Amino acid sequence: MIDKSFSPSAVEQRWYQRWESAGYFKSSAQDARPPYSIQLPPPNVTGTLHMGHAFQQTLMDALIRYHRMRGFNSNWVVGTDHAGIATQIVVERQLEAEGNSRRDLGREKFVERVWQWKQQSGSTITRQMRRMGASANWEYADTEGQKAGYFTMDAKMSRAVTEVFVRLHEEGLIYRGKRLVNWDPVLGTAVSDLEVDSEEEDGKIWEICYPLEDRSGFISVATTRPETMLGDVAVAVSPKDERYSKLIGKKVRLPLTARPIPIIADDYVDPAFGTGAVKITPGHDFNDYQVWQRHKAELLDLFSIFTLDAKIINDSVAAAGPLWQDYVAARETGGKTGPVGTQPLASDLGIPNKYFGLDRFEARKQIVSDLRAENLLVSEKPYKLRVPRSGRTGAIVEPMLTFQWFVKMEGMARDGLEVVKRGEVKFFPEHWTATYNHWLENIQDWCISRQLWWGHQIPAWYDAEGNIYVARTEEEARQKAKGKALKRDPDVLDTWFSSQLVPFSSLGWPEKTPDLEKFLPSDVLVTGNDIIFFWVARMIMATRHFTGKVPFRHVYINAIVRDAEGEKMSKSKGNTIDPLDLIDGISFDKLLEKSTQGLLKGEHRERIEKYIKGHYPNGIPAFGADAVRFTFASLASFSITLNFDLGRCEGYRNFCNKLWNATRFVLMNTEDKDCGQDEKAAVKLSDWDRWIVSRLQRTEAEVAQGFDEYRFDNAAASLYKFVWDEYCDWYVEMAKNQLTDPDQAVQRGTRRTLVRVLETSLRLAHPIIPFVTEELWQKIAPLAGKKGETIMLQPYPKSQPEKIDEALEQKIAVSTAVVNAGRSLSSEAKVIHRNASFIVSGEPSTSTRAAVTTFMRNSQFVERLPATDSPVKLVDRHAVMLNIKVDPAAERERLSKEIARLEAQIAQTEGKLANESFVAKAPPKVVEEFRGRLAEFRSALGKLKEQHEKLTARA
RNA sequence: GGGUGCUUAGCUCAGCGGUAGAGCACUACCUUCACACGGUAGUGGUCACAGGUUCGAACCCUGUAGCACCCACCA
Repeated sequence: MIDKSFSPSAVEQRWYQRWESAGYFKSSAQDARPPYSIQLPPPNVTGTLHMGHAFQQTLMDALIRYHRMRGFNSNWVVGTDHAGIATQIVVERQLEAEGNSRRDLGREKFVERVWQWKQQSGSTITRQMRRMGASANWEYADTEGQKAGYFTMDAKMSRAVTEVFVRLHEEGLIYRGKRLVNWDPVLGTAVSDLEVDSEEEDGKIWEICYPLEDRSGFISVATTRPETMLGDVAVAVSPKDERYSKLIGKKVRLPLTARPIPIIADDYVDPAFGTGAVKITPGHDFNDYQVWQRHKAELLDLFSIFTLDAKIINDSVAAAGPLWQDYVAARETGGKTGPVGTQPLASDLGIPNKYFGLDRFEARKQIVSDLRAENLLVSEKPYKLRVPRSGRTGAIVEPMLTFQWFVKMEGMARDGLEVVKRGEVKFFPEHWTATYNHWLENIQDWCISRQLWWGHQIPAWYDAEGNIYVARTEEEARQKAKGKALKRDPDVLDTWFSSQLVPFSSLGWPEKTPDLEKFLPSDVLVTGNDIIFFWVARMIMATRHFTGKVPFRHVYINAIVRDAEGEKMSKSKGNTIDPLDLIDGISFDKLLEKSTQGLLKGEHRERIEKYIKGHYPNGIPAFGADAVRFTFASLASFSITLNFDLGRCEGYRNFCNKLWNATRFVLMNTEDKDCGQDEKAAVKLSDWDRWIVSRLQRTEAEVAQGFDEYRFDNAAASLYKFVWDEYCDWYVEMAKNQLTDPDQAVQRGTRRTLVRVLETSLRLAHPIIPFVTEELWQKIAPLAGKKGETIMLQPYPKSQPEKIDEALEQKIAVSTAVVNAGRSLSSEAKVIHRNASFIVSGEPSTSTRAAVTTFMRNSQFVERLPATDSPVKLVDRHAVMLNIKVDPAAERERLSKEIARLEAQIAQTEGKLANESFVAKAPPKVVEEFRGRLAEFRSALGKLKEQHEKLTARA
């Protein structure tokens, strides 16, 4: 016999290992069954599992298990991502803690060090995924033999990256150019538009006076970044602005530098804003850059006033960073086309020595103060502005003029829009299509080069003249360069450049593999809305471009997991939940320790402590993976956020235990007994037996619909309701009675139904709660005449509509209603139900008779109720009387209440039916429904009134 | 500035044109032989607000308010 309650931990570990070692998760292109595949959004290889992962992986695993059981060749392609910036930062911090830096180490040693870290921590997240029960194809595309799927930097995946880069370059879709890009001065790298978040912050706006060169007056400009004035090349005004029309073409003397710059007219300027005059700094502002492009004939060439770590340039900038070293070298050799091109000296630009080497914010202070001293500062006002910050470091992004590699997006974007428009790729929920479309319609070229060390190094080489050779190997580049000395581009590719290839690179591309043929496109991508641009759109474009296929047919955008109050989960709030803590449980002390360790700011500690004391005064109990999964499924509607409620998790843990105990009951009553496996043995099935089978078919249909529509909440709710409310609450109770029937055929039929329905329910629930269902199925299956090593590979229950019996369900509904009436009566009369005796009138059906015998032990059926004062409830054709002496006054009052309620309902329904337009215009079926309802109400009212009058007469 | 989503019981959420639902919490009763991680019965809602369409609106339309998120170059 199984334990009295379900304890998940032992069961989970045991089964997962068995499943994996038995190879149940594997899949092969040779398998002739129809394919069903899902690509896992590859998590950061050195990361740990968070609630978002746990959530989407639960859904993916449920889908994979569901389809596997339905006979699909299911392939959950998994892998991990090298996560360039994120991983490099982590290792740099480690070095920092050791008093080292990556520059001290040098590139080669640093990259070695990152690999070490990857080997050391790389298995954490995949181990955690296994704890969630992920039936992923771990050995697939696993060239490193680590049973973690592919790794985006392994040899095979890297080969595809190089191939794609070279081909795009050959097609003219990748180019190198000196552009203004978003620059993270802390990391010293370019980042893409998407990696910049701008938040509104409190800042200041200054109005600065620029004197006209001819001393005839001045023009004042407004700026939020006065330090950039050193890089001004013009002042722009609106061509429509009459105030300034006379000044256009004149020159002003740029304060602090004495450099003359022209006043130009450009539509970009809004005359109504600020002073109507804008300083133009094309080297450090994207708008100004565009203005410059329109006027470049009359302006200075582009230049930078900041070093790459955002300090004011000086005349020997060699110390500032590698790109500048290249620049200096180029300048010294007289080269005009070196890696960063030409750049005037700081002194040529009139930048005073005193600013050399000042950090941009220091420079700002100094410049404002100097302007004030010179009486050129008109005003300084508080101002709210949007500050662009690097998503990774939080550093304020500096638009910086650098050489970078770009991908031309326009053509691929058009195609990406087309395939979605044609419905070849569909979003669930559908409204995400708009987000996707909007981005692609306004797409910019993608800056793919990063000045980092961890990542795929760009396959481009330069000769001394600055000619570029893009090639698959250095060998190939050398051939192209005809023996010239070459230096490889030191930059690496944006991580997303490799992730976008995953749908086909993981399947063996550029080889023409059977896998590509079989598993591309995959069936559904399950991912967060935050990476629709970063990843989803780019996968669609890249996969289309290189394979002509879409990467996946469906995109299910999962909700963002929040805490129970709907707050974003963040370490500093202390409201993050580790999915593993939900599975295993954690004590209050440990949770507190875990949440407050490694904090940077002491001030958060108090807040976190308060949060944890408030929310988890007793820590978190161990819910087990199944409960966590069921919770995720139950909350997975199409809403944009998912507020994770521990209360619900507890409820679903209870559900797992309920299932466990239902099985326990069934085992107690069926093991070593005749369960009707022998089809020839006589079997009598009651209405209740046939009813639960009918309900099961409905449930099967509902669950299938839930999965098909990605409405996991509906699938879960349906399962919950069936198992708890129908099987346990009604059928099992009825079965108890049937099992005492002297007729062996009845007993046999009951046992068979108990076992078969339970066995089917376990299979039905398996995709969502794999562990408990496996454990229980092993016990129940033999009794149902099923054999198999695992529930995982059993056929999934399919609804048989012919077994749905509508009439029977209605009949049973009357039976349950009679029982419920009895329960209400005893409860209202404060009589302990099992001691209560009832009198039931109306010819009972066999199912009602059985139900009454089971649930209302001391009952008798009569033709007419006795004329007593006892409380009565009406159900269909039945009247249920609680056979007790009762205070007639109290009973009168109770009846009056019911009468009043009925009368109100009658009035409402009558009103409706009296409405001519309702009767005329509403569908006849609806009208009939209301008429029927009214008749029922009236008949019930009549009986109640009769009862009431009897009481009144006797009073 | 543009866009998307949300606002339903104390809490977390379903329902999206025909008598307001679930889980949790709460109240009362029940240690009954599968389960107290249980059973039974209850309490609790002018479905954000205002108009409109309709025989009928939580559900469709318009507007308002609040919340959340995304996009955008106003110095």
